[in-house]
Amino acid sequence: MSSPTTGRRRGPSKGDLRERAILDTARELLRRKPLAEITIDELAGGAQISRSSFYFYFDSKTAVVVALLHGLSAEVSRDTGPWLDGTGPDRAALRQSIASLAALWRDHGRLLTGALAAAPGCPPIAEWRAGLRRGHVERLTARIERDRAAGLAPGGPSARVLAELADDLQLAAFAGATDPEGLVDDLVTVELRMMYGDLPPEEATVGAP
Amino acid sequence: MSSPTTGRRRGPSKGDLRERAILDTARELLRRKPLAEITIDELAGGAQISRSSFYFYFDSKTAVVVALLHGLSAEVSRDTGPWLDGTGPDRAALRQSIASLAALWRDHGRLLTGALAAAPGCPPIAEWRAGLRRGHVERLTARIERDRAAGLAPGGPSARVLAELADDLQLAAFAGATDPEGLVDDLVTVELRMMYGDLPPEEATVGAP
DNA sequence: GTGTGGAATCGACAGTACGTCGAAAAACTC
DNA sequence: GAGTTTTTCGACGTACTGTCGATTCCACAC
Repeated sequence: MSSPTTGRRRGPSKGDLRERAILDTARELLRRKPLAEITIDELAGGAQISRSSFYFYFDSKTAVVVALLHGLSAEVSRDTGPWLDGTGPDRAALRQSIASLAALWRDHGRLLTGALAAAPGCPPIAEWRAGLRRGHVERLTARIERDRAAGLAPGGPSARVLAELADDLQLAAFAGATDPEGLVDDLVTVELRMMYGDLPPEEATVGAP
Repeated sequence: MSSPTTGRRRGPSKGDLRERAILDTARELLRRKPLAEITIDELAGGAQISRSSFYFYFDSKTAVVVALLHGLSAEVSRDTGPWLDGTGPDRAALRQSIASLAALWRDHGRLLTGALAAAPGCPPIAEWRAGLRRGHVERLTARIERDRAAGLAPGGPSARVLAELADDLQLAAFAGATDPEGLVDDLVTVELRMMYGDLPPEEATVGAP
């Protein structure tokens, strides 16, 4: 799918451009209508090719979606790092992690909503989601266990289940929200409560007195 | 769509029977495959009528789904009553409320998953969901406010947001679960924490010592 | 410049599902 | 058993999807 014949650099091939054009068109259309209402005709049209030419670049609409989706994964796992790799009820770190998720939903809500709706009955998308979730759950599980071992968090549900519920909650909260960003602080509070129980607001930050 | 011409009772008309047959077929098929894979042909076939006859009874597959969905609403709001109308961290009542939801997901998971996935872009289904949610959120909001006024629950996020997050969490948790029933106790714990913060296990029941 | 092979493009076709219409058959009323 | 209403169906038109083979484009070799 990529570039030069020799070591010498040359611009992206015509095909590479078309491929990008399709992706761009998809992003563009998603700004205006839900994923389910986007047709391959439109994708092709937006990239100035016929519908059948579309299939030269992607196997199906799903393939396009997956491509878009993969562009987001990196960002997510980067911004959640500080929180997931940290220790204790670090409100600031959690806030940053959740805020970045909120931004993601703000910018790509239609894509995410559509993809998630299509996931059952669409293996590649389901896999993408499963991978992301697995990553989050595993790191969060480990974090909870660290905190418990250090006496920083109370017992209760198994760390894994707790992590899964936290993941579920984030997803559902943003999927339904009209204003993801407005939800961030409350989500942070709730998630901290889920894991640590009720904390006096003073302790709910990095350095406790 | 229903029965007798005079006050005199008469068995359900042929049409009523067909209508039921379609609904039954839908339930039957949902036991085997996801909603999205069920076609109107199959629904009609199961009820022994041609595809075009199907449209005499329902406007679309969506209409069938909505009919099935409405059959569930009553059950839900009944079983959640004791908890929603009660006061304080009443673990038993919450458990019953959530356990009944779990049973619902166990018995009708495919229907619910499919319906929820179809909701964006399917007004009637979206409305059903919205109605159920509104009911739950409003009652729970009122409950939280009661508890706060009585000094039984800590402050934090607005009662409404908290209620919305609780609703989101229930949905997402069960939607993803392979074994809804196994999740009940942990969900109860987490939800109590969301609303009341960390409670010593002894107090987490009706009569505190 | 010519030719040659892969990259890229397209029209035509076949398939599936949806929803509508008007004509007919069945069931019921009087 | 004529008249109505309920129920049924086949035929049709539409909107997508995905595939095939034929064709054109284009970079490079000679």
